[in-house]
Amino acid sequence: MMARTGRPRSAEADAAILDATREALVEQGWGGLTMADVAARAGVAKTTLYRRWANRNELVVDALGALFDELRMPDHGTLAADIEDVVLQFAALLDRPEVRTALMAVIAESSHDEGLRRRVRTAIVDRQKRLVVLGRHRAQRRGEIPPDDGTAATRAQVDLVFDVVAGAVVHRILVSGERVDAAWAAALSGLLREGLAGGRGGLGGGREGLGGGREGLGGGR
Amino acid sequence: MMARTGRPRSAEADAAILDATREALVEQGWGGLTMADVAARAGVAKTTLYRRWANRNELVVDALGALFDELRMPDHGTLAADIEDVVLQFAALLDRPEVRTALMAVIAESSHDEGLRRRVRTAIVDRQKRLVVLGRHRAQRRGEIPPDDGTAATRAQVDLVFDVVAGAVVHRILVSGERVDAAWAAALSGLLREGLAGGRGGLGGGREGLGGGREGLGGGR
Amino acid sequence: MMARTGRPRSAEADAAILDATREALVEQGWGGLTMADVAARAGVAKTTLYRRWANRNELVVDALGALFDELRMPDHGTLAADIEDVVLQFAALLDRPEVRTALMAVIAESSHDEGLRRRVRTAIVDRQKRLVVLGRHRAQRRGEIPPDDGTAATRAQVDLVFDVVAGAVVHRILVSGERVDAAWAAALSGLLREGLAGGRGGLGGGREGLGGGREGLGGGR
Amino acid sequence: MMARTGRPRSAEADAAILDATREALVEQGWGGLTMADVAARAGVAKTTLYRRWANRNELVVDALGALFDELRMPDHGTLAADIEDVVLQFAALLDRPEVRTALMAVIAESSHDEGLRRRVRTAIVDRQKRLVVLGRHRAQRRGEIPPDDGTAATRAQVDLVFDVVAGAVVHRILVSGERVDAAWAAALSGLLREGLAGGRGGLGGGREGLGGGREGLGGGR
DNA sequence: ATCTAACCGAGACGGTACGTCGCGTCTTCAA
DNA sequence: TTGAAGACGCGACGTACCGTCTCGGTTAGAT
Repeated sequence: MMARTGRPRSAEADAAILDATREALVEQGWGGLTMADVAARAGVAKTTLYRRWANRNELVVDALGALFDELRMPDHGTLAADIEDVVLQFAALLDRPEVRTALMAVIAESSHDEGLRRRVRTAIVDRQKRLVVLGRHRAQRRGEIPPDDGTAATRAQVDLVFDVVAGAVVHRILVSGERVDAAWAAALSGLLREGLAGGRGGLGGGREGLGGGREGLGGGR
Repeated sequence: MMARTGRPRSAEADAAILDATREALVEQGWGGLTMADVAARAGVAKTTLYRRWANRNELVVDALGALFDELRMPDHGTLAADIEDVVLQFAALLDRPEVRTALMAVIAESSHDEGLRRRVRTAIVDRQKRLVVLGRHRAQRRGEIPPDDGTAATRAQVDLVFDVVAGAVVHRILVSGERVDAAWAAALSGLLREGLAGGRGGLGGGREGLGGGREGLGGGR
Repeated sequence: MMARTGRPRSAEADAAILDATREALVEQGWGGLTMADVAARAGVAKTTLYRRWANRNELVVDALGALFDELRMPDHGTLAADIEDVVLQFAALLDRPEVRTALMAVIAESSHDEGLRRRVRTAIVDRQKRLVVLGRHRAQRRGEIPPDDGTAATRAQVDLVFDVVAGAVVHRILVSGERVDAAWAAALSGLLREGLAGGRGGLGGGREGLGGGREGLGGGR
Repeated sequence: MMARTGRPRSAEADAAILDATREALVEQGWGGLTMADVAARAGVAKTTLYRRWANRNELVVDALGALFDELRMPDHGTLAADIEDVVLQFAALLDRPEVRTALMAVIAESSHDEGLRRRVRTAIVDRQKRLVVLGRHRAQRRGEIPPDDGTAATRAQVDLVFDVVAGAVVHRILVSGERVDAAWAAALSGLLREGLAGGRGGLGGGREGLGGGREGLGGGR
């Protein structure tokens, strides 16, 4: 459909640029990130960057998005273990210096830029959310939580869980500035499962999960 | 301790500058915020800004901090109502355009700047955290939750609740880009109270609170 | 020797900047000369100025130097007429407002800046001095003054004449603040020719004073 | 005539400020001279400077003027010796770093500031010119040069000599950047005496060359 | 002896220009 | 057509001095 004439774009350049972007973020931070520096690190001209990304915000979103692509939803057999695993994965991601410094920055920038907001959503947010959805389905199949009833309440609960999990981890690491360890993950997981189960009424008592969570919490640090 | 000589700094200038900063944030956004523009709006020379703040990050932290100072912990008589009130207050704050555009930005910047991180903590984080501490004490006096036992677990729980509440609200508004209404606040409040009470066992049985919350959620939009 | 890559510098910009500099000097004077104003007049960005000149001193030296390039040594057939012509040319140059306001200023600045001093020398001083050398050669060919004997005294005399001519014109216009007209030029020319011819001996009359002077001069350094 | 009440100004402050100005000129040069630095060196507040001088130009003129006050016209018995003495005195003055850096600068500034021009004239120029007038009177009394005949030509000649002597010394030191030693002073003195004596006739042999020059001068508009 | 007006230091203030930096675009030449 | 190189217009940065303006406190002549 397009004219395929002329010299094709270098695929190596794309990868080198994204790598260079993350490398520069680690060393210089978001505020110190410059297109010229990224180009120099990638051994590429500034022109080449601008042929692929309109500005540094979009470049950084893509550079970060590639990292979020690595998140996986493993099946440990219990909802508790699955949640804790994802929380720790997410925390490990947020602990990387390039993510710490740039994630909130692009989100801030996106509040004034609708195009950027969409790019953030597809490259970052949706990649996290699918884990929540997947974990939920598995727990439903295992009978740990009731199946979707198709109501708005169901969708709302997915959103709430997502905001609670992602928000809590982000806030603890980036705002409170503290580490996420297994104990904290267990505590959050416990709070979530209790909170969700509690509202169901008679979903099967089982408080042992939270007990474990609180033990972990109590033993923390 | 200080030399009391020379012309004293103008207190009016301080207020005018902070007002101008918020005004400029609303109109121009974080990315468009300029020291020169702030100075012009405040009717003040640029140098006067730099005598008080080392850079725009610190200025913006103080300008935002003043808003977080307005948060109040009202006593509605029940933990549920108190939490929901605070969540809605916090959400209203995050809905202000100057906060939406700037809060995540300064947090991002603070990840590479220890001085800024401290300033964020004292001007913003601690001002929110005191609400959690205060609400907890009230609930304890009312017997809704057990008193502190002085263990690390207690402090850890305060931190967890803080990260969950603040993180969830921030994430919903700034990342998910959705509104926080009474129904969502009730759902979050319910999830929290169940999650916390659950592990305690017999903290007062009744789950009706969350029921109301879920009804609200279900009926939402 | 040089990399020939990249976009070449605009030659039009160079000319526009030098023109704008002179124009701004006329209107604003040396003290009111602003890099930003020059850039605006030249229709050029401030950075373009700084890519070519390190500071306004060097820029002004080049802008003035171009004017000194216009000085010409005409051949009127007699030394007297040649001197008077050059004196009047030089006076006309110093009467231009951009030269009046800026020449002494850059010379003053050059006393603390060796690089600037060199630039002043090549762009301004040497361009005047060649007129003295050329006029001297012509007068020698015409037999009006004796030929060079290759001694240091010869070179010293060139320097002396240069300092007397240039110094007197500069001083009259810039310090005394008076005009240089044909009469004054003739008087200076006469004083010079008498003064130089007198010392040559054989012209009649007491030479002891100058004799001592020339001996001293010859023995100088 | 004026109210003499209140605390009188400190005379020590005046001297300290002028000393500090010269000291700062030596160390920082004209371009690096700041009022705050002068005040600090003098142990005085900036306010105190501005109570006495309107701006740094006027301050510097006064600081330099005090040095020119030290010029003396000694009586060596011959015009030649008197001229050489004054030339060397003047050269020694121009060799002082504070004078080298500041004299041309204030003259340049004065080209756009009539008040400053007057101050330069009274504080600096006239103090040099009186030496020329005095030396001329002495030479006339000694019979070395004819007495004034009250014509414009006489005044013109004084001006010419002044411009030649002062201009040549200034130009050699500040523009050519070379030293003035006894040999050079003698050469300039010789050139001057020959040039002046030549045209008078009878002062020692035929001066037909200057005749043309003086006709030009006398006949000038 | 005490007014009291002018002085003084300190330093904040409104300005203006500085020289630098990064942006995103453009122009040139080579592959 | 892509790419490296680098000049370009633009606009904000943070700094440095300017000359003015409060401040509290001092000082010496007039009362």
